[in-house]
Amino acid sequence: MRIRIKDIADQAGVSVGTVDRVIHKRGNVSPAVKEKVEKVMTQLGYRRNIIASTLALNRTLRISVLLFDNKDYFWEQTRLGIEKAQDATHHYGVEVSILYCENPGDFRKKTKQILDSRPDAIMFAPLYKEEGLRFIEECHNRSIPTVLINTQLDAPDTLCYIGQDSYQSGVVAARLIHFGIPDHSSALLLNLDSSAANAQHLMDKERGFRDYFNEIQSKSVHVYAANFEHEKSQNDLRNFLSGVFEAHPDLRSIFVTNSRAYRVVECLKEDELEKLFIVGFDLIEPNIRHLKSNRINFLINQNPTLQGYLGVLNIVNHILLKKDVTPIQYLPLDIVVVENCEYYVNSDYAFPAVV
Amino acid sequence: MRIRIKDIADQAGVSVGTVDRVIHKRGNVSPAVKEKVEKVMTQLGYRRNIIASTLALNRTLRISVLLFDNKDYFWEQTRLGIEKAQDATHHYGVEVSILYCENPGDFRKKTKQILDSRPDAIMFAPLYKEEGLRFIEECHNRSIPTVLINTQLDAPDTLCYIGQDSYQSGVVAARLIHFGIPDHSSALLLNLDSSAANAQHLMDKERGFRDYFNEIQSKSVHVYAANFEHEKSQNDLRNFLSGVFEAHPDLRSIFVTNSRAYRVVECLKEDELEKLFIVGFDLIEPNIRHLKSNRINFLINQNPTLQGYLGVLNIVNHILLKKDVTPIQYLPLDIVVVENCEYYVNSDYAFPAVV
DNA sequence: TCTTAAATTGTGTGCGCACACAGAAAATCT
DNA sequence: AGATTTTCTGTGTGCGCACACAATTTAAGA
Repeated sequence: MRIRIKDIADQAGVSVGTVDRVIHKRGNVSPAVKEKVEKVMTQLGYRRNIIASTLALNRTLRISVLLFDNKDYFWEQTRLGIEKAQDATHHYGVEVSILYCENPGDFRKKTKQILDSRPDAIMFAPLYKEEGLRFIEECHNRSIPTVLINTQLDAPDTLCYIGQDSYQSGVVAARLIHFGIPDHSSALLLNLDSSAANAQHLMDKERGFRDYFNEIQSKSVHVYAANFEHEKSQNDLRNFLSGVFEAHPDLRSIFVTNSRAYRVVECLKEDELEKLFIVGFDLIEPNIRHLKSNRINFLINQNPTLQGYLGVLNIVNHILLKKDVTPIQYLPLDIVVVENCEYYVNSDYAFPAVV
Repeated sequence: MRIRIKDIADQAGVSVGTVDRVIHKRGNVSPAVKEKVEKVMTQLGYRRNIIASTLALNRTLRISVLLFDNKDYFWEQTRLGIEKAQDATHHYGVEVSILYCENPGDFRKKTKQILDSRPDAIMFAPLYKEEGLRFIEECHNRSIPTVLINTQLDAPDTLCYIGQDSYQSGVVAARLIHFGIPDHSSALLLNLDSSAANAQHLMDKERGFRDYFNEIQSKSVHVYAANFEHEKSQNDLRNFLSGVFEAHPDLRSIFVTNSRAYRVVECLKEDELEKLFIVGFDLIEPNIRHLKSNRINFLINQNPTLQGYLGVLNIVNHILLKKDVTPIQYLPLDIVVVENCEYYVNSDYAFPAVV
């Protein structure tokens, strides 16, 4: 039998109102009675009935989310996860509104807009370090709980971070490449299409990647890092890589630090690709295609959908259910090859409908 | 604003009772009114409030689970997942009772016991094919929904299967071994400690493993399969393997089809291990230890915790929330190396507390 | 047409909890 | 001691829904 407040009240010889006061620490209870009630509560093993509690509270929870560039597949998947969470928590009165931004200036504008709408909680990816930290501070000043996804910042005033350990994802990439290339060859770490300067997680990945090769004894691998900017065309990329090949004839692998590995594959010739061991991120369509045709060797899954999903759920957990939230929640670094790819792409399993 | 039954009733010019009858298809509603109500419902986008609904129903859900050998780590983890689910659905009135069995005879005894207790739903792993199928039929006759975990059977009369695609896990294992061994060497597939004859999933793994090597062109690998029985000691295993090494001097890898890979490692000498590429299952303590010291090369994670967790949640979804349940839910085939191991071991992320 | 049965519709109560408010008891002040 | 404040405790209502039961309308029978 489930224990109700009424049961405790009867057992303790008081009314439900008094028990209620004890549970919610509303005060106005004499010490003796308080103690008695608490004793009975632990004795009977009382657990708040979240169902009834939620119904009675009858409150809504407005969550604001700030994402990036809505045409990008990665953020599209994140949005999907958020929608699944929204769907799953609909009956808790959760309302999620999503804004998108494209650059630091836009970021500042949208964050202001979000603050003006006075949401109950906020979730975003602090791709821009400076702006992100400032936004976090603003939220904290207004006591709005904040969840970070995708990019980890050293900010104590947040509810939690949900995403990968970027440093370790660089280590895993290095480990996989270590598998596939000969001794005394070299590896290219490529930041493709992103303003790497301000992106903390890319720097962490590079650190992890380099550290791995520095620490192993069994093989000697030279690591080169390079950035290639957004605006350039496939032809530019081709020429750029040709330059790298010439400068480093012993190059046997490329680690693309984001989801753009397909761009590398698509600008090279077959005979060039055959010699190259390529590791990238994210199960987006072109990447999977090249994985299946063996041009990309490994992909690391960043679980964008799960990031979005868990972000929302953690907010609900914290605010509505008053549960403790783990401050740092590292998602797994899934190693994906052709043979296990499908199970990550169709990963509905991760999102139980009951909520 | 959330739409309530009352809103629909007002809009359609009827009482809440009538709307209720339409929603639950209780009949006794004139066709004209029924149509009108349904129209208003879709118009306003009505969604049943699960919170209020659950509270009003005030029913309990008794789930019986049958697991194996409670000292085994794998089933221990499964139990953990079940407990997490139980915890998460406590307020829905879910009560889970777990029984353990050790052999086919015991299985039959325990299933009888379960049926006698008339549970609302049943979950178990049909390790014994014959007995499993018979149990499923019994459940079906009594219209008790049944969830299978871990071992997939071709049984249409079940609610769903949750676990890995065993065939494909054999394929992935082969792929990983393919990575690590030279041309014209051979691989041993080892069924350790289990009565492989009656275990469907072990046969599927073997099929996948063999198929992979049969289909690839780039390398020629000979596959040997062997069973080694439960009762034997480490010394027996040592002698057995020595025999295999003599018979197949070109042996370069061992695929242990269950969680006992550590037993192989622990009975061999360093110089023997150095030549061997070992792939096994499950993130149990001894396996992880050998993975970290490079004696085991890859582990495949079977997600026992998630199996247990999702099994219970799917039952709740089906019975209490009346949601559609996916009949086959394959969990991912996580490829685990030292560098990404930790994130799978501490995978609380997969179990959102909100439910 | 009136009676009775059948079909259809409306009303009331409880699920367990949160919270506002009413009420009782104790403490403080004239 | 009586009046007043302060502290403490009990009661009632609503959250949205499910379901039993009452009330009404319609159809069928005499």
